[in-house]
Amino acid sequence: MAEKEISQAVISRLPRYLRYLGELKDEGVERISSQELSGLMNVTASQIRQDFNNFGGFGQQGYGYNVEYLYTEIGKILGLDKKHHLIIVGAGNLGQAIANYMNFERRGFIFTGMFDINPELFGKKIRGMEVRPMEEMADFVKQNNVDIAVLTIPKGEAVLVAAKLSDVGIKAIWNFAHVDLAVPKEVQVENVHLSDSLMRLSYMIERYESEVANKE
Amino acid sequence: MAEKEISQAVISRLPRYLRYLGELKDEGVERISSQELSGLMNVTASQIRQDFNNFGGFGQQGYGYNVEYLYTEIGKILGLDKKHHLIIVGAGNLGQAIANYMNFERRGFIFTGMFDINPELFGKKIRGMEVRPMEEMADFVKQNNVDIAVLTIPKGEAVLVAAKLSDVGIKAIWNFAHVDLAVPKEVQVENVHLSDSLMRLSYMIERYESEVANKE
DNA sequence: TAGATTGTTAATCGATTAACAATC
DNA sequence: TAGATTGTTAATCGATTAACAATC
Repeated sequence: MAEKEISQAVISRLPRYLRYLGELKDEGVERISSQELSGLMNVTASQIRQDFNNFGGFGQQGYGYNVEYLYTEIGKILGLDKKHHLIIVGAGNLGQAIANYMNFERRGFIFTGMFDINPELFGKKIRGMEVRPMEEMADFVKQNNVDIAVLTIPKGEAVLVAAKLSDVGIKAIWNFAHVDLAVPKEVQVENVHLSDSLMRLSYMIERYESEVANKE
Repeated sequence: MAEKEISQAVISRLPRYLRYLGELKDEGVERISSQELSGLMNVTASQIRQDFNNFGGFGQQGYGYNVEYLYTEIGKILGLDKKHHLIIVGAGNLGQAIANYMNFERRGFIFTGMFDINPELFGKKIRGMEVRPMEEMADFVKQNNVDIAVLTIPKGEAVLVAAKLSDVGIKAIWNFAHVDLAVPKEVQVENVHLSDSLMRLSYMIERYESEVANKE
């Protein structure tokens, strides 16, 4: 089947739809129209219908969308019905926080291992998972069919580690290092550049204040 | 001066420009053309020139852009030349990691206080800053001219805390809670929804694998 | 002056919104 | 059947890319 390419903009909205639908589901809501969801989420009903129709019809004329069904289908689109083995590379503050904070199992991600270069951390248990030496990472990925590596290490190391992970067949890298990774196209990369995000916030403050100043 | 509205797309690219320019600056590069930067960053030269020209001419025909000057100007646009007082609300794993991991001072953000509801954490020092009881937050914000609050608390509390922060005049919220905050328009919000990001990664894996499967 | 490269206008492309026929 | 609401086409809007005149 010749799939039409789904735009990045649409994909970025899917997790938010999922969140709202999950809440509606928990509240026991059975069906919802694009109009109602529009009011709730502050996006146009038209966009909602266009977005969902990228993946085929999930709704029914005159009725709307079944919340439970829509929730399940969007989950499938996002691959949340699949199990993914995941390791965290870098057991510092951020790595530990991610391990403890993310509800990996809830979304089908199986926390499988944790690695660091610092010998003081070896054997330490983070969320029940002992920290292993970095040298063991490559073999571990191969032997345990690890799909995803979370990179919570400094940017210098990140480039090298990403290359090594690519070599041993990692499928995807969730990159918290402040650097653009160059990996083969078969390795998917999602960046979380926290400082970029904070700068955007700083910009918003700046802009708002200059707007107010100009109005006077 | 009637400022033209700058698009969100442009703003989102500024921190990345800043990062590359910072690196060039550190390497001692004095000038760069849109063409060279294009090769480095993997965006079109045309887009680079359009982006910069939103803010007036930073370059010079026949020469290109002065790296140091451009770096400084983009920093100013992002408001990084201003000092911002910042508190972290929620001293759990994520809050502590953010406190330790982010180089706040480097970008003009002054880490001023940390709050939690858990009495066991009161007085504990995180990056030299003692954790204070949540009840003190509102007065603290007022007395210390706090500009930014980082929300690293569960989503139920986040909504209430955001409302309280808005009441006492916070300028901006860096929101790590998995919920959309409803705050007055004078309060800027930047969301970091980590689980959304991980879902996008999951989607990319899914899509790549189905592409490969379809090719066979 | 000649060459290089910006600033800026025009063309293209893509995403969002509006409208409405199809249909439950 | 009548009313509601989707699925989908068309219109609009905005962002990106191409082209080139201006100018250092």
